[in-house]
Amino acid sequence: MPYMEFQLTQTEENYLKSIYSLEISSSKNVSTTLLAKKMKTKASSVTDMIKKLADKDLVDYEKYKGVSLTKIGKTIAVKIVRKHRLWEVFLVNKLEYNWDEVHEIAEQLEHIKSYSLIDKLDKYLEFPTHDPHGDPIPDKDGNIEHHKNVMLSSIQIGGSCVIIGVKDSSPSFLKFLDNSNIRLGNTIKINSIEDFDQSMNIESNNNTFSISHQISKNLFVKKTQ
Amino acid sequence: MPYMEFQLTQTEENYLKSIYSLEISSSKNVSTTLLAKKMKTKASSVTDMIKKLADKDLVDYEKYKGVSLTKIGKTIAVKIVRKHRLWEVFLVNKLEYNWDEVHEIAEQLEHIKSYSLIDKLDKYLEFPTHDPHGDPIPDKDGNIEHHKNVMLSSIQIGGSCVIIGVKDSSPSFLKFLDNSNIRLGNTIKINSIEDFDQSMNIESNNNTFSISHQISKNLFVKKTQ
DNA sequence: CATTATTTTTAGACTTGTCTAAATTTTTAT
DNA sequence: ATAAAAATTTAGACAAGTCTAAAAATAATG
Repeated sequence: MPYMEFQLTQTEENYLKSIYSLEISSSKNVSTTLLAKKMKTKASSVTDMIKKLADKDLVDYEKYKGVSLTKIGKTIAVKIVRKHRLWEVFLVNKLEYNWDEVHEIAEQLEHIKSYSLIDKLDKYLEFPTHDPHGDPIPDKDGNIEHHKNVMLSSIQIGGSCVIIGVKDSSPSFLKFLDNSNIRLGNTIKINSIEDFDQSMNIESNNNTFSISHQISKNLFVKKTQ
Repeated sequence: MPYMEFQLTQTEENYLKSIYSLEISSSKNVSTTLLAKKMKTKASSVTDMIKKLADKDLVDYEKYKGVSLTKIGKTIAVKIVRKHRLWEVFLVNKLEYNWDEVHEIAEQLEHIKSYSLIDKLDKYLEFPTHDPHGDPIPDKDGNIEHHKNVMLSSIQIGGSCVIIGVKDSSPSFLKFLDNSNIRLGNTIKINSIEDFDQSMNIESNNNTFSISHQISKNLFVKKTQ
Protein backbone atom coordinates (compact mmCIF):
# COMPACT_ATOMS: atom_id res chain seq x y z
CA MET A 1 0.00 0.00 0.00
CA PRO A 2 1.19 3.59 -0.65
CA TYR A 3 1.45 4.82 2.91
CA MET A 4 -0.69 4.58 5.96
CA GLU A 5 -2.46 7.80 6.72
CA PHE A 6 -2.82 7.66 10.48
CA GLN A 7 -4.90 10.01 12.51
CA LEU A 8 -2.70 12.57 14.16
CA THR A 9 -3.74 14.81 17.01
CA GLN A 10 -3.85 18.55 16.45
CA THR A 11 -0.78 18.88 18.63
CA GLU A 12 1.19 16.40 16.56
CA GLU A 13 0.14 18.21 13.40
CA ASN A 14 1.24 21.52 14.85
CA TYR A 15 4.64 20.12 15.71
CA LEU A 16 5.10 18.84 12.16
CA LYS A 17 4.08 22.19 10.74
CA SER A 18 6.51 24.04 13.02
CA ILE A 19 9.37 21.70 12.19
CA TYR A 20 8.60 22.19 8.51
CA SER A 21 8.72 25.97 8.74
CA LEU A 22 11.91 25.94 10.81
CA GLU A 23 13.55 23.53 8.35
CA ILE A 24 12.77 25.86 5.46
CA SER A 25 14.26 28.89 7.13
CA SER A 26 17.46 27.26 8.35
CA SER A 27 18.08 24.09 6.29
CA LYS A 28 19.78 22.31 9.17
CA ASN A 29 18.36 20.06 11.89
CA VAL A 30 15.81 21.73 14.09
CA SER A 31 16.94 22.11 17.69
CA THR A 32 14.79 21.32 20.69
CA THR A 33 15.04 24.85 22.06
CA LEU A 34 14.09 26.49 18.79
CA LEU A 35 11.10 24.20 18.42
CA ALA A 36 10.09 24.85 22.02
CA LYS A 37 10.13 28.59 21.35
CA LYS A 38 8.05 28.18 18.20
CA MET A 39 5.55 25.92 19.95
CA LYS A 40 5.43 28.10 23.04
CA THR A 41 6.20 25.21 25.31
CA LYS A 42 9.14 23.81 27.28
CA ALA A 43 12.12 21.95 25.89
CA SER A 44 11.26 18.88 27.93
CA SER A 45 7.83 18.72 26.36
CA VAL A 46 9.39 18.94 22.94
CA THR A 47 11.70 16.05 23.68
CA ASP A 48 8.71 13.91 24.66
CA MET A 49 6.78 14.77 21.53
CA ILE A 50 9.76 14.31 19.25
CA LYS A 51 10.15 10.77 20.49
CA LYS A 52 6.52 10.10 19.72
CA LEU A 53 6.86 11.47 16.22
CA ALA A 54 10.05 9.48 15.69
CA ASP A 55 8.24 6.29 16.76
CA LYS A 56 5.71 7.02 14.03
CA ASP A 57 8.46 7.63 11.47
CA LEU A 58 7.43 11.21 10.92
CA VAL A 59 10.77 12.66 11.97
CA ASP A 60 14.38 11.49 12.10
CA TYR A 61 15.72 12.00 15.57
CA GLU A 62 19.02 11.35 17.22
CA LYS A 63 19.55 12.36 20.82
CA TYR A 64 21.11 15.80 21.19
CA LYS A 65 21.17 16.27 17.41
CA GLY A 66 17.76 17.81 16.77
CA VAL A 67 15.09 16.61 14.33
CA SER A 68 14.27 16.66 10.66
CA LEU A 69 11.12 15.57 8.88
CA THR A 70 11.00 12.23 7.09
CA LYS A 71 9.42 12.06 3.65
CA ILE A 72 6.09 11.09 5.16
CA GLY A 73 6.39 13.76 7.83
CA LYS A 74 7.04 16.38 5.20
CA THR A 75 4.11 15.20 3.08
CA ILE A 76 1.80 15.61 6.04
CA ALA A 77 3.26 18.99 6.97
CA VAL A 78 2.75 20.28 3.45
CA LYS A 79 -0.85 19.11 3.51
CA ILE A 80 -1.46 21.13 6.64
CA VAL A 81 0.15 24.18 5.09
CA ARG A 82 -2.10 23.71 2.04
CA LYS A 83 -5.18 23.55 4.23
CA HIS A 84 -4.17 26.58 6.24
CA ARG A 85 -3.56 28.73 3.19
CA LEU A 86 -6.68 27.66 1.31
CA TRP A 87 -8.83 28.42 4.35
CA GLU A 88 -7.18 31.84 4.55
CA VAL A 89 -8.15 32.51 0.97
CA PHE A 90 -11.71 31.46 1.78
CA LEU A 91 -11.89 33.75 4.79
CA VAL A 92 -10.58 36.77 2.91
CA ASN A 93 -12.12 36.26 -0.54
CA LYS A 94 -15.50 34.89 0.47
CA LEU A 95 -16.21 35.96 4.04
CA GLU A 96 -14.65 39.39 3.63
CA TYR A 97 -12.15 39.16 6.46
CA ASN A 98 -9.15 41.45 6.37
CA TRP A 99 -5.80 39.73 5.82
CA ASP A 100 -4.68 40.52 9.36
CA GLU A 101 -7.62 38.70 10.95
CA VAL A 102 -7.47 35.23 9.42
CA HIS A 103 -4.48 33.51 10.95
CA GLU A 104 -6.06 32.36 14.22
CA ILE A 105 -9.12 30.93 12.51
CA ALA A 106 -7.13 29.17 9.79
CA GLU A 107 -4.99 27.75 12.56
CA GLN A 108 -8.07 25.85 13.70
CA LEU A 109 -9.58 25.08 10.31
CA GLU A 110 -6.36 23.46 9.09
CA HIS A 111 -7.02 20.53 11.44
CA ILE A 112 -10.42 19.55 10.04
CA LYS A 113 -10.19 15.95 8.88
CA SER A 114 -11.74 14.89 5.59
CA TYR A 115 -10.42 13.25 2.46
CA SER A 116 -12.51 15.37 0.12
CA LEU A 117 -13.02 18.70 1.86
CA ILE A 118 -9.87 20.55 0.96
CA ASP A 119 -9.93 19.63 -2.72
CA LYS A 120 -13.55 20.74 -2.96
CA LEU A 121 -12.64 23.99 -1.25
CA ASP A 122 -9.70 24.40 -3.64
CA LYS A 123 -12.04 23.97 -6.61
CA TYR A 124 -14.62 26.33 -5.12
CA LEU A 125 -11.93 29.00 -4.72
CA GLU A 126 -10.85 28.34 -8.32
CA PHE A 127 -7.45 26.89 -7.50
CA PRO A 128 -5.69 29.90 -6.00
CA THR A 129 -1.88 29.78 -6.15
CA HIS A 130 -1.15 32.14 -3.25
CA ASP A 131 -2.74 32.98 0.06
CA PRO A 132 -3.69 36.53 1.13
CA HIS A 133 -0.14 37.15 2.40
CA GLY A 134 1.45 36.07 -0.87
CA ASP A 135 2.58 32.67 0.38
CA PRO A 136 2.40 29.90 -2.23
CA ILE A 137 -0.29 27.22 -1.83
CA PRO A 138 0.89 23.63 -2.34
CA ASP A 139 -1.15 21.81 -4.98
CA LYS A 140 -3.11 18.58 -4.50
CA ASP A 141 0.07 16.52 -4.93
CA GLY A 142 2.10 18.57 -2.47
CA ASN A 143 4.12 20.51 -5.05
CA ILE A 144 4.99 23.95 -3.80
CA GLU A 145 6.83 26.74 -5.58
CA HIS A 146 8.93 28.48 -2.97
CA HIS A 147 9.54 32.18 -2.77
CA LYS A 148 12.84 33.29 -4.22
CA ASN A 149 13.27 35.26 -1.00
CA VAL A 150 14.12 38.58 -2.57
CA MET A 151 13.42 41.28 -0.02
CA LEU A 152 12.65 44.89 -0.80
CA SER A 153 15.65 45.81 1.37
CA SER A 154 17.99 44.20 -1.17
CA ILE A 155 16.88 46.32 -4.11
CA GLN A 156 19.30 49.02 -5.30
CA ILE A 157 18.63 52.71 -5.72
CA GLY A 158 16.81 53.32 -8.98
CA GLY A 159 15.45 49.77 -9.07
CA SER A 160 11.78 48.82 -9.47
CA CYS A 161 9.90 45.84 -8.12
CA VAL A 162 6.48 44.42 -7.37
CA ILE A 163 5.48 43.42 -3.86
CA ILE A 164 4.57 39.74 -3.88
CA GLY A 165 4.42 38.78 -0.21
CA VAL A 166 5.07 39.56 3.44
CA LYS A 167 7.58 37.78 5.64
CA ASP A 168 6.09 38.94 8.92
CA SER A 169 2.33 38.26 9.03
CA SER A 170 1.62 39.82 12.39
CA PRO A 171 -1.58 41.88 12.54
CA SER A 172 0.39 44.99 13.51
CA PHE A 173 2.60 44.79 10.43
CA LEU A 174 -0.33 44.04 8.13
CA LYS A 175 -2.36 46.91 9.54
CA PHE A 176 0.60 49.21 9.04
CA LEU A 177 0.73 48.19 5.37
CA ASP A 178 -3.03 48.79 5.05
CA ASN A 179 -2.69 52.25 6.53
CA SER A 180 0.25 53.05 4.26
CA ASN A 181 -1.67 51.85 1.22
CA ILE A 182 0.91 49.20 0.51
CA ARG A 183 -0.72 46.19 -1.18
CA LEU A 184 0.48 42.97 -2.78
CA GLY A 185 0.88 43.68 -6.49
CA ASN A 186 1.93 47.29 -5.99
CA THR A 187 4.93 48.45 -8.00
CA ILE A 188 7.64 50.24 -6.04
CA LYS A 189 10.52 52.38 -7.24
CA ILE A 190 13.48 53.08 -4.94
CA ASN A 191 14.42 56.73 -5.15
CA SER A 192 17.09 56.79 -2.47
CA ILE A 193 18.36 54.99 0.60
CA GLU A 194 19.51 56.76 3.77
CA ASP A 195 22.95 55.75 4.83
CA PHE A 196 22.59 55.88 8.59
CA ASP A 197 19.41 53.73 9.04
CA GLN A 198 18.89 52.22 5.57
CA SER A 199 15.40 53.67 5.37
CA MET A 200 14.15 53.90 1.81
CA ASN A 201 12.50 56.74 -0.02
CA ILE A 202 10.15 55.04 -2.41
CA GLU A 203 7.54 55.82 -5.00
CA SER A 204 4.29 53.84 -5.09
CA ASN A 205 0.94 54.75 -6.67
CA ASN A 206 2.33 58.18 -7.57
CA ASN A 207 3.08 58.79 -3.90
CA THR A 208 6.52 59.36 -2.48
CA PHE A 209 7.28 58.34 1.07
CA SER A 210 9.80 56.75 3.38
CA ILE A 211 9.82 53.28 4.93
CA SER A 212 12.15 51.92 7.59
CA HIS A 213 14.59 49.08 7.11
CA GLN A 214 12.43 47.03 9.48
CA ILE A 215 9.64 47.31 6.92
CA SER A 216 11.65 46.81 3.74
CA LYS A 217 13.26 43.61 4.98
CA ASN A 218 9.83 42.06 5.62
CA LEU A 219 8.48 42.54 2.10
CA PHE A 220 9.07 39.94 -0.61
CA VAL A 221 9.41 41.49 -4.05
CA LYS A 222 10.01 40.57 -7.66
CA LYS A 223 12.37 42.81 -9.60
CA THR A 224 11.06 44.50 -12.71
CA GLN A 225 14.41 46.27 -13.39
CA MET B 1 -21.15 41.88 32.69
CA PRO B 2 -23.67 39.82 30.67
CA TYR B 3 -22.16 36.38 31.07
CA MET B 4 -18.69 34.99 30.92
CA GLU B 5 -18.07 33.06 27.76
CA PHE B 6 -15.52 30.50 28.88
CA GLN B 7 -13.56 28.31 26.56
CA LEU B 8 -15.06 24.84 26.54
CA THR B 9 -13.35 21.75 25.21
CA GLN B 10 -14.84 20.00 22.20
CA THR B 11 -15.90 17.20 24.49
CA GLU B 12 -17.75 19.54 26.81
CA GLU B 13 -19.46 21.14 23.82
CA ASN B 14 -20.51 17.76 22.52
CA TYR B 15 -22.03 16.84 25.87
CA LEU B 16 -24.04 20.06 25.91
CA LYS B 17 -25.25 19.44 22.38
CA SER B 18 -26.29 15.89 23.22
CA ILE B 19 -28.10 16.95 26.36
CA TYR B 20 -29.89 19.60 24.34
CA SER B 21 -31.09 17.18 21.72
CA LEU B 22 -32.20 14.62 24.31
CA GLU B 23 -34.06 17.32 26.26
CA ILE B 24 -35.98 18.33 23.16
CA SER B 25 -37.08 14.82 22.35
CA SER B 26 -38.16 13.84 25.85
CA SER B 27 -38.81 17.03 27.86
CA LYS B 28 -37.75 15.44 31.13
CA ASN B 29 -34.35 15.23 32.82
CA VAL B 30 -31.73 13.43 30.76
CA SER B 31 -30.58 10.19 32.34
CA THR B 32 -26.95 9.16 32.64
CA THR B 33 -27.50 5.99 30.64
CA LEU B 34 -29.28 7.73 27.79
CA LEU B 35 -26.54 10.32 27.58
CA ALA B 36 -23.89 7.60 27.70
CA LYS B 37 -25.54 5.88 24.73
CA LYS B 38 -25.74 9.12 22.77
CA MET B 39 -22.11 9.99 23.52
CA LYS B 40 -20.93 6.43 22.87
CA THR B 41 -19.20 6.23 26.21
CA LYS B 42 -19.75 4.67 29.61
CA ALA B 43 -22.16 5.84 32.30
CA SER B 44 -19.30 6.42 34.72
CA SER B 45 -17.61 8.78 32.28
CA VAL B 46 -20.87 10.66 31.91
CA THR B 47 -21.16 11.09 35.66
CA ASP B 48 -17.68 12.58 35.76
CA MET B 49 -18.39 15.02 32.96
CA ILE B 50 -21.78 16.00 34.33
CA LYS B 51 -20.14 17.05 37.57
CA LYS B 52 -17.69 19.19 35.64
CA LEU B 53 -20.48 20.86 33.70
CA ALA B 54 -22.47 21.38 36.89
CA ASP B 55 -19.44 23.06 38.49
CA LYS B 56 -19.44 25.47 35.55
CA ASP B 57 -23.18 26.09 35.93
CA LEU B 58 -23.95 24.73 32.51
CA VAL B 59 -26.26 21.98 33.79
CA ASP B 60 -28.43 21.42 36.82
CA TYR B 61 -27.54 18.12 38.36
CA GLU B 62 -28.79 16.22 41.35
CA LYS B 63 -27.38 12.80 42.10
CA TYR B 64 -29.42 9.97 40.62
CA LYS B 65 -31.87 12.45 39.06
CA GLY B 66 -30.26 13.14 35.71
CA VAL B 67 -29.35 16.51 34.20
CA SER B 68 -30.92 19.46 32.49
CA LEU B 69 -29.31 22.46 30.83
CA THR B 70 -29.18 25.77 32.64
CA LYS B 71 -29.99 28.92 30.71
CA ILE B 72 -26.32 29.47 29.93
CA GLY B 73 -25.87 25.83 29.01
CA LYS B 74 -28.77 26.00 26.61
CA THR B 75 -27.50 29.22 25.06
CA ILE B 76 -24.18 27.55 24.34
CA ALA B 77 -25.82 24.38 23.03
CA VAL B 78 -27.98 26.37 20.62
CA LYS B 79 -24.92 28.21 19.35
CA ILE B 80 -23.27 24.91 18.53
CA VAL B 81 -26.40 23.71 16.74
CA ARG B 82 -26.39 26.96 14.76
CA LYS B 83 -22.79 26.47 13.75
CA HIS B 84 -23.33 22.86 12.78
CA ARG B 85 -26.30 23.62 10.57
CA LEU B 86 -24.78 26.66 8.89
CA TRP B 87 -21.66 24.69 8.04
CA GLU B 88 -23.87 21.97 6.57
CA VAL B 89 -25.52 24.54 4.34
CA PHE B 90 -22.09 25.73 3.24
CA LEU B 91 -20.92 22.22 2.44
CA VAL B 92 -24.01 21.37 0.40
CA ASN B 93 -24.76 24.71 -1.27
CA LYS B 94 -21.24 25.91 -1.94
CA LEU B 95 -18.94 22.90 -2.00
CA GLU B 96 -21.46 20.63 -3.73
CA TYR B 97 -21.53 17.88 -1.14
CA ASN B 98 -24.53 15.58 -1.07
CA TRP B 99 -26.75 15.90 2.02
CA ASP B 100 -25.71 12.46 3.26
CA GLU B 101 -21.99 13.37 3.37
CA VAL B 102 -21.88 16.48 5.49
CA HIS B 103 -22.59 15.39 9.04
CA GLU B 104 -19.10 14.20 10.01
CA ILE B 105 -17.41 17.31 8.68
CA ALA B 106 -19.91 19.69 10.27
CA GLU B 107 -19.35 17.79 13.50
CA GLN B 108 -15.78 19.10 13.42
CA LEU B 109 -16.44 22.55 11.99
CA GLU B 110 -18.99 23.33 14.71
CA HIS B 111 -16.14 23.55 17.23
CA ILE B 112 -14.16 26.29 15.47
CA LYS B 113 -13.83 29.19 17.88
CA SER B 114 -14.31 32.76 16.68
CA TYR B 115 -16.59 35.59 17.64
CA SER B 116 -17.16 36.74 14.07
CA LEU B 117 -16.85 33.66 11.88
CA ILE B 118 -20.31 32.19 12.11
CA ASP B 119 -22.15 35.45 11.54
CA LYS B 120 -20.01 36.18 8.51
CA LEU B 121 -20.74 32.69 7.22
CA ASP B 122 -24.44 33.24 7.89
CA LYS B 123 -24.37 36.43 5.85
CA TYR B 124 -22.36 34.79 3.06
CA LEU B 125 -24.98 32.03 2.83
CA GLU B 126 -27.68 34.71 2.78
CA PHE B 127 -29.21 33.84 6.13
CA PRO B 128 -30.62 30.37 5.46
CA THR B 129 -33.45 29.29 7.77
CA HIS B 130 -33.04 25.53 7.42
CA ASP B 131 -30.17 23.12 6.94
CA PRO B 132 -30.02 20.55 4.11
CA HIS B 133 -32.08 18.07 6.19
CA GLY B 134 -34.82 20.60 6.87
CA ASP B 135 -33.76 21.32 10.44
CA PRO B 136 -34.28 24.93 11.51
CA ILE B 137 -31.20 27.13 12.00
CA PRO B 138 -31.17 29.25 15.19
CA ASP B 139 -30.63 32.94 14.45
CA LYS B 140 -27.86 35.14 15.79
CA ASP B 141 -29.76 35.63 19.06
CA GLY B 142 -30.47 31.95 19.56
CA ASN B 143 -34.11 32.02 18.52
CA ILE B 144 -35.16 28.79 16.91
CA GLU B 145 -38.47 27.83 15.38
CA HIS B 146 -39.04 24.19 16.23
CA HIS B 147 -40.57 21.63 13.95
CA LYS B 148 -44.23 20.96 14.64
CA ASN B 149 -43.29 17.29 14.49
CA VAL B 150 -45.93 16.18 12.05
CA MET B 151 -44.79 12.94 10.48
CA LEU B 152 -45.91 11.64 7.11
CA SER B 153 -47.12 8.51 8.92
CA SER B 154 -49.78 10.56 10.71
CA ILE B 155 -51.46 11.83 7.53
CA GLN B 156 -54.84 10.33 6.61
CA ILE B 157 -55.83 8.65 3.35
CA GLY B 158 -56.64 11.29 0.75
CA GLY B 159 -54.50 13.90 2.52
CA SER B 160 -51.76 15.97 0.91
CA CYS B 161 -48.57 17.36 2.40
CA VAL B 162 -45.15 18.77 1.65
CA ILE B 163 -41.99 17.10 2.91
CA ILE B 164 -40.11 19.59 5.06
CA GLY B 165 -37.51 17.50 6.87
CA VAL B 166 -36.06 14.16 7.87
CA LYS B 167 -35.98 12.78 11.40
CA ASP B 168 -33.33 10.17 10.70
CA SER B 169 -30.30 11.75 8.99
CA SER B 170 -28.28 8.58 8.52
CA PRO B 171 -26.53 8.31 5.14
CA SER B 172 -28.43 5.10 4.35
CA PHE B 173 -31.82 6.75 4.82
CA LEU B 174 -30.78 9.85 2.89
CA LYS B 175 -29.41 7.78 0.02
CA PHE B 176 -32.65 5.81 -0.06
CA LEU B 177 -34.58 9.05 -0.42
CA ASP B 178 -32.23 10.18 -3.21
CA ASN B 179 -32.76 6.94 -5.07
CA SER B 180 -36.52 7.16 -4.63
CA ASN B 181 -36.53 10.74 -5.89
CA ILE B 182 -37.96 11.98 -2.62
CA ARG B 183 -36.76 15.54 -1.94
CA LEU B 184 -37.52 18.22 0.61
CA GLY B 185 -40.27 20.39 -0.86
CA ASN B 186 -41.95 17.54 -2.72
CA THR B 187 -45.74 17.35 -2.42
CA ILE B 188 -47.13 13.97 -1.48
CA LYS B 189 -50.67 12.63 -1.73
CA ILE B 190 -51.72 9.56 0.26
CA ASN B 191 -53.75 7.24 -1.94
CA SER B 192 -54.11 4.34 0.49
CA ILE B 193 -52.60 2.75 3.58
CA GLU B 194 -52.13 -1.02 3.99
CA ASP B 195 -53.71 -2.32 7.14
CA PHE B 196 -51.20 -5.03 8.06
CA ASP B 197 -47.93 -3.06 7.86
CA GLN B 198 -49.12 0.55 7.53
CA SER B 199 -47.16 0.98 4.31
CA MET B 200 -48.43 3.88 2.25
CA ASN B 201 -49.27 4.10 -1.42
CA ILE B 202 -48.40 7.64 -2.33
CA GLU B 203 -48.30 9.96 -5.31
CA SER B 204 -45.31 12.24 -5.84
CA ASN B 205 -44.10 13.97 -9.01
CA ASN B 206 -46.81 12.14 -10.98
CA ASN B 207 -45.37 8.84 -9.81
CA THR B 208 -47.24 6.32 -7.72
CA PHE B 209 -45.33 4.07 -5.35
CA SER B 210 -45.27 2.48 -1.94
CA ILE B 211 -43.21 3.39 1.12
CA SER B 212 -42.88 1.47 4.39
CA HIS B 213 -44.01 2.71 7.78
CA GLN B 214 -40.34 2.91 8.76
CA ILE B 215 -39.91 5.51 6.03
CA SER B 216 -43.09 7.50 6.59
CA LYS B 217 -42.46 7.94 10.29
CA ASN B 218 -39.08 9.52 9.59
CA LEU B 219 -40.34 12.26 7.29
CA PHE B 220 -41.51 15.60 8.68
CA VAL B 221 -44.34 17.10 6.65
CA LYS B 222 -46.63 20.09 6.51
CA LYS B 223 -50.25 19.42 5.64
CA THR B 224 -51.70 21.16 2.61
CA GLN B 225 -55.17 19.53 3.10
C1' DC C 1 42.38 21.65 27.32
C1' DA C 2 39.91 22.32 31.33
C1' DT C 3 36.04 24.53 33.13
C1' DT C 4 31.90 27.16 32.85
C1' DA C 5 27.65 27.90 30.33
C1' DT C 6 24.12 26.24 27.59
C1' DT C 7 21.34 22.78 25.66
C1' DT C 8 19.04 18.57 26.01
C1' DT C 9 17.20 14.70 28.27
C1' DT C 10 15.26 12.13 32.20
C1' DA C 11 12.40 11.39 36.20
C1' DG C 12 8.39 12.17 38.46
C1' DA C 13 4.11 14.66 38.78
C1' DC C 14 -0.33 16.89 37.22
C1' DT C 15 -4.77 17.38 34.26
C1' DT C 16 -8.34 15.73 31.07
C1' DG C 17 -11.29 12.38 29.64
C1' DT C 18 -11.71 7.83 29.68
C1' DC C 19 -12.14 3.00 31.59
C1' DT C 20 -13.29 -1.31 34.82
C1' DA C 21 -14.97 -3.07 38.88
C1' DA C 22 -17.29 -2.50 42.99
C1' DA C 23 -20.60 -0.07 45.91
C1' DT C 24 -24.81 2.39 46.32
C1' DT C 25 -29.35 4.02 45.09
C1' DT C 26 -33.57 3.71 42.58
C1' DT C 27 -36.95 1.11 40.12
C1' DT C 28 -39.51 -2.97 39.03
C1' DA C 29 -41.81 -7.07 39.98
C1' DT C 30 -43.47 -10.62 42.60
C1' DA D 1 -43.44 -4.56 50.88
C1' DT D 2 -39.49 -6.86 50.04
C1' DA D 3 -36.37 -9.08 46.86
C1' DA D 4 -34.31 -8.85 42.39
C1' DA D 5 -33.00 -5.98 38.55
C1' DA D 6 -31.43 -1.86 36.63
C1' DA D 7 -29.35 2.54 36.90
C1' DT D 8 -26.02 5.46 38.93
C1' DT D 9 -22.05 6.73 41.42
C1' DT D 10 -17.44 6.00 43.50
C1' DA D 11 -12.73 4.43 43.60
C1' DG D 12 -8.72 3.59 41.41
C1' DA D 13 -6.27 3.29 37.07
C1' DC D 14 -4.57 4.67 32.44
C1' DA D 15 -2.85 7.58 28.15
C1' DA D 16 -1.82 12.15 26.25
C1' DG D 17 0.43 16.27 26.69
C1' DT D 18 2.29 19.19 29.69
C1' DC D 19 5.27 20.86 33.64
C1' DT D 20 9.39 21.44 37.20
C1' DA D 21 13.64 20.08 38.88
C1' DA D 22 17.64 17.52 38.40
C1' DA D 23 21.04 14.96 35.62
C1' DA D 24 23.70 14.37 31.46
C1' DA D 25 25.71 15.89 27.21
C1' DT D 26 27.40 19.39 24.17
C1' DA D 27 29.26 23.93 23.19
C1' DA D 28 31.81 28.03 24.45
C1' DT D 29 35.51 30.40 26.83
C1' DG D 30 39.74 31.58 28.82
